[in-house]
Amino acid sequence: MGRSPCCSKVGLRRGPWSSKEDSLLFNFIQQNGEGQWRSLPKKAGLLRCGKSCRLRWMNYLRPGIKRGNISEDEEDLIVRLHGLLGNRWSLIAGRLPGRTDNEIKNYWNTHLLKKLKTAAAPHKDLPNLAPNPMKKKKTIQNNATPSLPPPPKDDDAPASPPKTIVCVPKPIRVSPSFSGCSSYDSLASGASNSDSGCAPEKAAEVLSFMPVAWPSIFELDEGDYGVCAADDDFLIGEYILPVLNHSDSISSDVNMLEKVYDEYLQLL
DNA sequence: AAGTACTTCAACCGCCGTGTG
DNA sequence: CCACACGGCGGTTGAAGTACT
Repeated sequence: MGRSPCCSKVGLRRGPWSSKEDSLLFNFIQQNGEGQWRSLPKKAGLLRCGKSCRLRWMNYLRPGIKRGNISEDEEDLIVRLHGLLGNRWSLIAGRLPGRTDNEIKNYWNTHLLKKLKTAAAPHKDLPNLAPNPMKKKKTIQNNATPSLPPPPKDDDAPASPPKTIVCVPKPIRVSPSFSGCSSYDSLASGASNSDSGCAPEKAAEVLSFMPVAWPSIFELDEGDYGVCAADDDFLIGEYILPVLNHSDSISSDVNMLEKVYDEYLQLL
């Protein structure tokens, strides 16, 4: 409809960002806010695709991004949430303030997958390591190099079904415009007596609807995280959802992680 | 010291749901 | 109602760094 086509990529820079580019992007967003990614590069004076700008901001430049040193508690939560949600990295990242979906995805693929495989070596009932069914199997690109496809993971596993029951969420796309229920409680209760297979879907919707911690967090003064009733909890309607505190004392509140996980289990 | 293998992670790719004209 | 752009997501890649021989 008269709109310009998506990034033509002609004359656009690719690869690692320079500090100058970072500075341009950061300053522009500081002044104008996020959004309008398509037109942002031009306005900011960047020779980058809008998608590339968004990615750089989300995964690197955004204030409050924590880098490296994923604590044992965070790791534990990632593993458990992955068991519930599968490869829904954005949802998982939403419960770990300061962590990006890309970082969690990388951490899972490089550290946790290896660790879990090692731990489960004698018995192959790994947690949900299956690919996300939401994604269609990627077709071979016409211009793809004839290299071998990625090595199949666990293809040598016996055909017998694993003993561990893994809850794989039904593949859906969720959006912030969700408004089917007026309260979190109603969602949860609705899920509790729903048909089998429905609950994870509800949970995914609920999770996506829950406030992602950092946008709110960083508007506050340092040390004061959360908007809420209790210091460490987010208030959603009548429901209080605990989230990880962004302070250095994360490890001091292990019980909070248990609470987070328990809440999700109740949803399912 | 040099070469090779392995690991990590930032960035890219392509698909999908939603909003809009 | 349709077609398209936009924003967002998960999967994958490959350069850079590190460990090993």
